[in-house]
Amino acid sequence: MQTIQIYNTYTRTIEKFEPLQPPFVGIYLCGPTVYGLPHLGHVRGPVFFDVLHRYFKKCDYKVRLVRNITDVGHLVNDADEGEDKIARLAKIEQLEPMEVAQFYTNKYHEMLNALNLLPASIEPRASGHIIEQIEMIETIIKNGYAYASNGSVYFDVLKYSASHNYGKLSGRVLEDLIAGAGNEARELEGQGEKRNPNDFALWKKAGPEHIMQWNSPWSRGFPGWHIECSAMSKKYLGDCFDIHGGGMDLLFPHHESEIAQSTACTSHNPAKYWMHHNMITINGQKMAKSLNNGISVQAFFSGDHPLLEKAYSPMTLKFFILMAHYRGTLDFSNTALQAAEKGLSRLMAASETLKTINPSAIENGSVKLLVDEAYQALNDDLNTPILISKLFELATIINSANGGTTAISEEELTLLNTHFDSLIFDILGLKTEASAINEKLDGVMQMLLTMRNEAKQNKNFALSDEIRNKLSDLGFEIKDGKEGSFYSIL
RNA sequence: GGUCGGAUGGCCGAGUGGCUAGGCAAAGCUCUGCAAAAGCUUCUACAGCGGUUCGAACCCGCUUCCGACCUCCA
Repeated sequence: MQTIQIYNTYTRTIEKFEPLQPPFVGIYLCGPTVYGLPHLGHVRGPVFFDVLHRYFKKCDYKVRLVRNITDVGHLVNDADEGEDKIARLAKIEQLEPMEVAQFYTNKYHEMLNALNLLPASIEPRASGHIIEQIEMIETIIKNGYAYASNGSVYFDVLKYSASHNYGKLSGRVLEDLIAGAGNEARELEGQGEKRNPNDFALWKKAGPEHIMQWNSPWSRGFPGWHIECSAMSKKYLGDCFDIHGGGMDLLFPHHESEIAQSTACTSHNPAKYWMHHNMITINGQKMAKSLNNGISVQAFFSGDHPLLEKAYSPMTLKFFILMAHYRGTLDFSNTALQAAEKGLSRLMAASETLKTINPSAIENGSVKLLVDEAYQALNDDLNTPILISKLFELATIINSANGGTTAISEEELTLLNTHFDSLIFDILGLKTEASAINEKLDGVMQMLLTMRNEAKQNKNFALSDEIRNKLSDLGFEIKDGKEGSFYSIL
């Protein structure tokens, strides 16, 4: 079995990955709040954690991946007086809240499918786990770390801090939080109900304007911002599980508060490893709904956005994301996307070429090392850019062998056949996008290529060029190789 | 204001105290009726200023610039 090292945000070090109960691996990912179309930024987490998921499976771990759907909505922290996002949209659009949530959940799933991501083992909805959340809040109150106030329940951060380190994950010091300049501008609703401004809500009493509300021991209301993840991860993965993941922007307060809630409830940090991916930026700034600079995934695939020079395919997007390391920011640009698009097609072409290679008595000498290095890159905190660079180097060898400028031994060919496609398709989760071509179309294309070659044999270049040009206009590219002619769809 | 993270060749993006990242773009060559594809070759960078070192883009210090988080965020 491979030794995988991953960066643990909690300890800020690279650590050897050792499951709590091998071969089982429990992963909890913070999923989307379904109140809007997924934009480019929403893609990075699912894409990265899918590689992790796939690699673990490849290493024969039994993975349970839980990714929640937040359909209760988070409180809106502006003039909406704490009204919840989904409820607000519902009123505007005159729909049932659940209808809105379902609509955007479906959109989210469409995106995941387009990107060829493995489905989650469990995809729990916050609205379906109100009872679990209430039970957890009751335990936290019983343990003395939360208090009810005017129908709402707040987590007592000061009390918790007396015996625990609130702020360890996000690298914050409570005194700084209290003194933080940011707090001055934030006059939150219900601030007067709290013992301390840093206390956060576990349960909020609902006003009549809230469409989504539930009964609880404290009031008719709705759960707080962080408790859903704690309650659902606990229910499906236990008090302690292996990996908790999400975007870096969730570090504080979301994950910090999750740790506090779970610890107050079960006396354990819920996760052994905390993994956070960085943001996708646009012109150097985070892409976020609040900044209004997001490009929806839908628009990205159709090219229908002023910032897009063309449409990009789902696999191009995925490859673009994987060409950068997950802990660094990744800046959106058309030139970078187009570079990824071309690189990807080169890799895919090499995968096709590999099928036609015949082994030689002489060995190339680099294949085994490159394959080893590819896995080492994965083991080194999922370094997909290095992995991809190794794949490109292997692609060069495959192409050279095909062109006769290098040789590949039987043994090396076996190695390539075992690992090259496996890395591309099984672990990175890429797929060929030309699969839309059905067999009938392929038959027609082969016929046209044959006719064109006959014309070429007869030196009827006018006809052969006409065939090629017309096909080119229709979006087919013709390539003449040593083994005959091929086509690809542009 | 506090905390943290960045600054790499035309572009995107890895990485490491001394040895080619990789992709895209560009140029030349091979192949070829032409083109494309493919192959080969070329292009050698690490914000600035000091310091440590035989040697630093990589370690340390300072400076400049950029970004993230500080109770909406993937």
